[in-house]
Amino acid sequence: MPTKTYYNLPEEKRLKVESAAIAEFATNPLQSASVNAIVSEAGIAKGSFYQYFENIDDLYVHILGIIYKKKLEVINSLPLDSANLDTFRYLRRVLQAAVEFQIKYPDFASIERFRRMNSNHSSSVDPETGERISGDGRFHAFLTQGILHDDIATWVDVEMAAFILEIIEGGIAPYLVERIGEKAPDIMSGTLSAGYDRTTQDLFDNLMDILEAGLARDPQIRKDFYSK
Amino acid sequence: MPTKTYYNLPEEKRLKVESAAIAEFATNPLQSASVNAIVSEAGIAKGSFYQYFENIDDLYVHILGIIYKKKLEVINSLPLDSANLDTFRYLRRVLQAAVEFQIKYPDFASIERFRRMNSNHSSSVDPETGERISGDGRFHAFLTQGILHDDIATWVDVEMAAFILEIIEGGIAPYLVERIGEKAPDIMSGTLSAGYDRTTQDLFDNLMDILEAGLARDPQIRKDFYSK
DNA sequence: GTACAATATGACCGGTCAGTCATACCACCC
DNA sequence: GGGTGGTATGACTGACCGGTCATATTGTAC
Repeated sequence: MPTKTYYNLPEEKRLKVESAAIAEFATNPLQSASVNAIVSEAGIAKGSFYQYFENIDDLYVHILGIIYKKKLEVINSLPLDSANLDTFRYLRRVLQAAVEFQIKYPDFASIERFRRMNSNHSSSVDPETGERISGDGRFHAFLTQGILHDDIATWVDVEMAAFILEIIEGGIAPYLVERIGEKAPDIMSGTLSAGYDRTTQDLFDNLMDILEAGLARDPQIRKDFYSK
Repeated sequence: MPTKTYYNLPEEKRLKVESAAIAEFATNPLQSASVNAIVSEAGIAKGSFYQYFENIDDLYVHILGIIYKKKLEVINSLPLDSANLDTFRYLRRVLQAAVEFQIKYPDFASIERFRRMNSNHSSSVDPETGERISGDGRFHAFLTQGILHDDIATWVDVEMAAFILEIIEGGIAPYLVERIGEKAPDIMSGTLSAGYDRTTQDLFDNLMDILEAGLARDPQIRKDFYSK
């Protein structure tokens, strides 16, 4: 963790260091990120850096903490239409948060992407339950709840489906943002935060239709199912 | 491309260089791969390296070519049940090839994974048609054909669905192999190549059921749809 | 043998890297 | 003035990097 000296710094200086670090980590994986680049970008001496942080890893986890806070902010800023979201509304919300995060903080999203690639284990086994969990287990819990609530088909292999949702969540945001950027550049500019325009909503609807059709216990009859 | 000198080398020496390179590229992204590590692992002098290759990128694309050949081999080694596979059988085949490749050549799979992360564009726009294509466009063509054949629902956003299949293909293999390794270690050992055991087939069935339900025009009634 | 071309070699060069440390600076108190 | 503790600095070290090149070795033809 950063030293007491670092927290004694005037905020302006701290922010300069942090934004230099963010720029570096967003363009280089931790492995090839450079302390020299950060200090020169931040306008501080190299010796100062080592008075603030033990090493570059120390700074890295500090930045990860900042990212985590911002991510919670984004999730909580999304409109919550009802206290108890049904299963697929919840999923939509999660994916929407990922897109929102990508738009608002592309550097943070990039850092997270680098982090995902470096953590090479695709899944791990929970020592208590013996269950195989992907990522942080959010989707695993989501699917288990969904089955209990009769929203998710019982035959779905929860562990695998959780993994699939995990990688979709990780990969879909930059893609959707790229497409949104084409059709609705006004959204990208910043002010229009939570509410997406029609084009964007259509894209989201399509994604959710695919996911819901794939996972739901009682998928709605398809739009063109009998209307061919 | 490698020099004439390189191709004049005795095969044994060439293989030693290549396997050293493969080991290096499988554990480091190109950006941080080390010529020194390769030459010391291969037991050749640094000067020799630069008589064989222009630089490390040159060697890298040479290795990519080897990987590409092996991949075609794997795909063609899969049993082809019928000349004209229907849409979802074809998809299953593609995913199965990815798993097979991961088992047989994990280093190659790792190199490809590094390559995917480095190519940061999630999709590109075809200058001729104006269509947005993900990856090499295989899935895009697959989905388009599927719609023509009445196998894929017409409402599916082809570009987005292609992207999703792309990232599933890229991510699912290590995960499935991890799970296969638990239940059926005999498959991993090598000899049992194309035919998977029951556990593995069940996993695959589940994956295909999810994908088919999500994308198909006329998904089969779910196993538990009316039998609750 | 000699001559010539192909190949092999590792010391060396300029550069970047993370991390250190003696020194300097500065604010505050006496 | 002097003393003290916190902070800032950048030259320096040793290691590694990609790439070069003069020299040595080997193969081949005569």
